[in-house]
Amino acid sequence: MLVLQREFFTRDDVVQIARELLGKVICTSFGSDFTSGIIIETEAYAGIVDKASHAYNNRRTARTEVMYGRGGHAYVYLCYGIHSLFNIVTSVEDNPHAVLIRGIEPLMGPEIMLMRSGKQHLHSKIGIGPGNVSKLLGIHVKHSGLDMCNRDSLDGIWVEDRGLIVDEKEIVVSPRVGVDYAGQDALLPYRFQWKKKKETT
DNA sequence: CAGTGGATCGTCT
DNA sequence: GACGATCCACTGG
Repeated sequence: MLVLQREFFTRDDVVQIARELLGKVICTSFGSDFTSGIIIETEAYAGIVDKASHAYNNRRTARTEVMYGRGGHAYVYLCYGIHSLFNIVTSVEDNPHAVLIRGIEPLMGPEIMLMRSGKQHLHSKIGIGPGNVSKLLGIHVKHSGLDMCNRDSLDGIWVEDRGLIVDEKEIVVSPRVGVDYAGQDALLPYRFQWKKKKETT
């Protein structure tokens, strides 16, 4: 098992990183609560030239400031007043790229996830949707700015490579969700989903 | 099933 | 003062 290091996130190609994050394992440790899940859906947000990005046109505010930092930090923001959406900042300082984590398959800490979600069972779609991802993993806007490569507080968020193999043919590429305002950029193929083939037994 | 609308609040204009 | 990188319950067919 290998915790993804800074070098993974500071690369320049955010679309490639979004693709490579499929099959990796996102882990959180808050207090005594440890949970993790396999990343099965991501979206790339390609910085100041991407109309769908919060950092489009080099817009720099208190909220988006963490995206301008080094890759490997968490960018979490509030959406629709309800949902904390979790992104991983990529690329180098002053190049505000990010990958939105849109779906996980629960791995560790199922009881904790049930508590957080208020659900009775971990049905198959429980981890689909960026709002649900944060809910299951316990990620909150207050965690925005956390370093995912060097723990800088008791709270921890990191990504592990557990050697899961994602076949290229199992990756579904499509336009991003909910970014109609982005004009032509809404059509970019920046959404990646890992759809495992059924075992042929 | 598909379609619709309410929840709810930080952020930016 | 408007609105969103969403979710879910509820409706009707």
